[in-house]
Amino acid sequence: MNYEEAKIKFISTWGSLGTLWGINKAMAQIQALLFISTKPLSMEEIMEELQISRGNTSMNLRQLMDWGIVTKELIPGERKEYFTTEKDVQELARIVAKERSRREIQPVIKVLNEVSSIEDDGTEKTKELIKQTKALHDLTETADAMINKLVNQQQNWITKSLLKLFT
Amino acid sequence: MNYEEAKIKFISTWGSLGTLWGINKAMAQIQALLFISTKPLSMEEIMEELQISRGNTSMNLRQLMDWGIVTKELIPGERKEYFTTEKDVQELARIVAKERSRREIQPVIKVLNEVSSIEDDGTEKTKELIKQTKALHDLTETADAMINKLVNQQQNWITKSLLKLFT
DNA sequence: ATAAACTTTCAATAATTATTGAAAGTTTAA
DNA sequence: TTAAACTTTCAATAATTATTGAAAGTTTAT
Repeated sequence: MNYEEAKIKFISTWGSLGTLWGINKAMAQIQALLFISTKPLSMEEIMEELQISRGNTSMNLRQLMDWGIVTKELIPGERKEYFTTEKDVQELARIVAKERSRREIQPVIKVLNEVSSIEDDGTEKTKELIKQTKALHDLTETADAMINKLVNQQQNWITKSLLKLFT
Repeated sequence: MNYEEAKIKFISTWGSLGTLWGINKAMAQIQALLFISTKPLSMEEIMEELQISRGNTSMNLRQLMDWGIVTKELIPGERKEYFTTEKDVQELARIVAKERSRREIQPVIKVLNEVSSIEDDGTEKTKELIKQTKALHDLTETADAMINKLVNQQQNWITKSLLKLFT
């Protein structure tokens, strides 16, 4: 496998993994391209490399910036805008975990809390609904808290010890 | 909010959360319905409650069984098949984490490993590709391992201590 | 062996989501 | 202030994914 093949394989794999971290294919591919680029890229260059339209590129870059994963780079003397992505994988993971928590997990926790707090009318089905949604609520909240904590700490002594424990 | 309202809210919320754990809406809704049901349900009952077609119900039940989340229950004297879901949230999380790892994460780890193992031709762009995909590979592998380990342990002393540490 | 009761399959269709491309908008240089 | 260089927006279209429903398949009872 040479450089070009490897690059294409990486971008397309990372693109299809997008769903796993809650973003769409084009977004993930743009991020992947920037992630292995040795310099900031212009919209033109991104369009060219990924064979996608100007509109698509513009919208997805905007979303990546909303997520805080990509930033504009102003190159002196250049009219065009250039883009870079966060290059540190730990930081990337931190941002993604935080955003997904805020966008998707927190709203669900809220609903689970509401549902599990309905008045117990004494019927079996109500008891079951309350019991099960409460269990889901607690699980979701705990998982969310753990992921955020883990991902937030820098590679400090706790994380290091945990890695040893769990590997 | 009364029982019916709460039930509908729970099912639809859990349904739209489906994407987060990698399954589609109908699948997630069927699972949600079974999760709060006090008894096994027939295909007929599921179709009726969720207002979905027989074909859709059949296919999604099949998928849930493939995942190992739902099982057929044979009720003596009954011709119909009845379905139940795993009711323990910890066990549910274990199954989901394991399946997603197998279906999605492992294949990505494999590709990242291949890509990061290409021959270093000495150019800057190849060096960057290798460096960055290697970092992603290590991150993904570590995260996958941790999630599986965490979710696999029963609520034993380690998990309990961790929860205290991280909450 | 037949038929009723039930489940699965799958081509057709609908719903959703992503993408395009060109017009409108913005910024900068002269 | 004008025009060139560039970016954004968004209605139209394409691609993808989910859903239907009816025919085919299976199982069980008689």
